[in-house]
Amino acid sequence: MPSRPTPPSRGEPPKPTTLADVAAAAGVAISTVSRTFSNPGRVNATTREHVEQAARRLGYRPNAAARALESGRTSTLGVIVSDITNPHFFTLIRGAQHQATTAGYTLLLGDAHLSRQAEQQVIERTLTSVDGLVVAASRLPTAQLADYARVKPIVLVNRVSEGLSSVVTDHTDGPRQIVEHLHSLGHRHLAFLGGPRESWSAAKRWSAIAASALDLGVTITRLGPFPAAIEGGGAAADAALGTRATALIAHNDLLAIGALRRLAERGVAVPDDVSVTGFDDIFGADFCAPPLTTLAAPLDDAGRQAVDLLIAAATRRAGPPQRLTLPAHLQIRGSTGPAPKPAGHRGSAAPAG
Amino acid sequence: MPSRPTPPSRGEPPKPTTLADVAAAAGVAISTVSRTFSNPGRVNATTREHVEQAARRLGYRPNAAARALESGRTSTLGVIVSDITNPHFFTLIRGAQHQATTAGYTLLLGDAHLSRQAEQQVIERTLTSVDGLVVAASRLPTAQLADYARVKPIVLVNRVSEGLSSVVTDHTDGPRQIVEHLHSLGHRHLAFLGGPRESWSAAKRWSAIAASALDLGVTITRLGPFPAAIEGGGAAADAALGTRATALIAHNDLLAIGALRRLAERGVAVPDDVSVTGFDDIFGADFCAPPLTTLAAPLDDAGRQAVDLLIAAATRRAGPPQRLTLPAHLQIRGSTGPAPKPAGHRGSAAPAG
DNA sequence: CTGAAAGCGCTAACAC
DNA sequence: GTGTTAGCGCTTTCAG
Repeated sequence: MPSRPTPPSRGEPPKPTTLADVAAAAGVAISTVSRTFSNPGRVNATTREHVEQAARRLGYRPNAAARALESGRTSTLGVIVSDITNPHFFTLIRGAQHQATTAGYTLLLGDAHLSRQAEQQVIERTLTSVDGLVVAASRLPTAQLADYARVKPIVLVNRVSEGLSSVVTDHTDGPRQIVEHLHSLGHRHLAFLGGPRESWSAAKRWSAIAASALDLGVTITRLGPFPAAIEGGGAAADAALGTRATALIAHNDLLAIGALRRLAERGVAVPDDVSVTGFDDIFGADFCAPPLTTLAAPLDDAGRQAVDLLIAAATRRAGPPQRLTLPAHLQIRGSTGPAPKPAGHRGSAAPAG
Repeated sequence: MPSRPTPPSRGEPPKPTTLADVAAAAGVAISTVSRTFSNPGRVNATTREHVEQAARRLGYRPNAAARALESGRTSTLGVIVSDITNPHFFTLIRGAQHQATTAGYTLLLGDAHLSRQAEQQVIERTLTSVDGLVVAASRLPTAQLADYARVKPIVLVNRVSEGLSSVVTDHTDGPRQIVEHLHSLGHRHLAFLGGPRESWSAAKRWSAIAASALDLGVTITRLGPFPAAIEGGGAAADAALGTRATALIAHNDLLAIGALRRLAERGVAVPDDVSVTGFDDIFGADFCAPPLTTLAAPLDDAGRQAVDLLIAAATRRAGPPQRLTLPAHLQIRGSTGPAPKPAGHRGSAAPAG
């Protein structure tokens, strides 16, 4: 019988049971009932038993707002993602959700809609309802983030900012691995399909890739910025076909998958004519056609760690900001292969040879 | 200068500005400040201006808990999904999130981890923190859901239950379309890859499909239940290959995609040897190999509608429960094709009526 | 070990 | 229009 919450008083307009009701029913003081729940050790076993029974009978459910008002703690954590449409963040949310639940917290979800202004709004709105905020891929200026962090603990994901805690997936070694992989396959001309201009990780990815390319002596063309969505991949692919590139490094998997699709439409074979790589290893990257070679980032881990950091910050007296970097690894699949022979069979798609 | 929230008192331990602080600074009563924010019409324009300025200067941010305690409304809506891992729910969440934001609500996210007990827990936990709950694919008994609905408005998604509002994607006509599609392609032996036992939609899908199969005179074998995840699809495909079925109807896209993958591993050509269909049209269904024929359900719409219903219920005095059915449509892609010619003598695939 | 009472920050009557 | 005041349900000293 797991469900016996309905009070005997069966009025249709629901008037929730309060601590006072339980106290009256059990014939004890309000404070005793309160203690029974928040500090069971401080109350006589028999009394507690009695109180608990009354509470159960009346279907008592503690009022979260009242508790939060008094204690200042909401047992709620916020997660703000820059684009809830992106499966990439879905993984993060899942990790955060799991860890939060485990630690007895509830998750509030916010979406910044890829807009700085929307991000600001949603943070403002949620800031007082939570004990802390995970902000993923923030596009807000450093100073503003710092301001918010003075109000409630904040942990950034895939963005680092002066004085704030952050969890990022590796953005130097990882990108390098992509370039090395391509280089070892014989590719000498690369194209980078760039992500959004305000994106911190987009900038980091590009600079790491550009540096690696320079080191290895391969040329690379930066294209874009493109919207980091499947639709963006089409334009990106078209743009890339206008270059000499034999391999496309997309800013993320969405873009890469979009590019894959567009290339197929145009009859360009992957990886025979062109190789394609992505970032993140999102859901679907392993079953698209061909499966995508991508820098797999442990985003669920990032979510978990961010929540851990956040809880630590919200619980203990604010320690120094932490910066975590999570390792990424290159997941090699079918979308990358040896570079095509230079003079050979690139089909009709290559304008300049 | 969008960021000037830090109070002049620059103590490291952040002590939030209250209504009283603003009132003192502006030289007015607390209630005037309160009205300035919650009922601007009731206050003199000059005064309001003055108050707003003071509030801005002090970085005032209304305390959500206090507001909720007094008013009884939290401006927060909860969404409980049965499995946050499933991209299908992600779409729902997105729709709900969008609509909630638009209406000035914040979203709380809960995950039931595919477990009845976990679902109960998360609902219990969130019930008092929200103005209402969207519960997707609930596995809880009807009576229990009804109990919860007495506490706060509840809208079910893809589950209907006596006396509760619900939004479901079509589960009779839609499944029938799948069977008809397959039948018209000449398939006469089908296999159904069943979803979880407690799932309401799993049951509905099966019964609609079984009925259609009967009507059309095609045989169908029910297999499973399988976990509604990609991993489940492997076992499901193997099981299906042990039958005479030339077409596989998976309970959902995850299962279907898993089956696709397993079939490829085993060298079974899709759709030449076997056709495969799914449900939902999740992210990835259009770029897997081959692209999946699936019954596309407007889950983001469902999320939006559910939130609308919820807000209506939470706002106006509880009207009668509403039941919405959203139309689904068959998205035909590459995973279905003509039935293979039988080895035996069963003649042509012409529909015999 | 238990009870009484003071608020947490805010809203909503109700006065002025 | 604006100020005063009484709680919302709970936690938490402080007495007993």
